Amino acid sequence: MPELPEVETIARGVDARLRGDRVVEAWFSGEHEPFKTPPARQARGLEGRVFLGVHRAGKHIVCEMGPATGERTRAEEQVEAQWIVHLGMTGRLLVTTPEAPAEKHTHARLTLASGRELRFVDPRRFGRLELRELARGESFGPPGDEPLAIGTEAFAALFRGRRTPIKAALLNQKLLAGLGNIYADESLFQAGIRPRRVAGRLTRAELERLRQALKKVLLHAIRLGGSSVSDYVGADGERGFFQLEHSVYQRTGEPCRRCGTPIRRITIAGRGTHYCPLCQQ
DNA sequence: CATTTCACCTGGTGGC
DNA sequence: TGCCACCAGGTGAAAT
Repeated sequence: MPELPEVETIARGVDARLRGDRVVEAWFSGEHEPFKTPPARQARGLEGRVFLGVHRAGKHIVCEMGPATGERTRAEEQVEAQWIVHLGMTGRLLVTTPEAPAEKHTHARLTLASGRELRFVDPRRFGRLELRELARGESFGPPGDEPLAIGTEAFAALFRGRRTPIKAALLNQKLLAGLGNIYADESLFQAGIRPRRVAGRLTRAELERLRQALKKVLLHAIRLGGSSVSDYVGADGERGFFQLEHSVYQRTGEPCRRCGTPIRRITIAGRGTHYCPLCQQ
């Protein structure tokens, strides 16, 4: 399940591989629609353009596209469009040779000037592909704040007056961008906060503990993933990634690593939620 | 508006 | 071995 650390790792991997490469031809499958922009328009917009840089914004992989030929002015002024990839649950980006057999559920193939291909594979089709043409100097980003960048005051302000469980609030991408089910559960454990607690009722100390826990857990996961990037840029990052170190996620009934109490599983906002009833009050 | 629920998808799992 | 109900969860639309 690609969340912030996985998407960060994948975006870095794509950037390292594709920066400077040019799209010669773009192919999109017509079946169903994992597209926010019509396939024909995406293909037209991508062909001939160069990957100027790739970065992560929330759970989105943002590819900055620019002209193949052009004056070498400042890079940001060359950005003409953003190709935005959301991996959903099962999306993967693969850098392959053109000869490599196409996997089932391949929805996009970009032929590159370097002779390679960038492929988007997504069995469940929760992923989304979008092309945004930009006015000069314009830039788009998803609405939520970045958990790794937000400060104490702004973080506390996000939850003020909220009557939803803190777990649900953490999953709300309009508040914080990039958190999913795994890291929400892990961070709440790390901070010692019960997932059902009403977000607006958390104390300042608890909120700060949560903010720090988020940073710690996310940075740790990025460190693990960042060291194992390969040509196969997968939804899970590389195998293992972070799952070996989960404290509560999908450990229902198993002993808490801190106190031994069996981990409990409940449902919040329709999502499986795991916590330690003793460590998290 | 804030909040909750549900549909969208396929592959993997476990029961029989 | 096969069949099938069920679960996983990111997101956005619909319902409350």
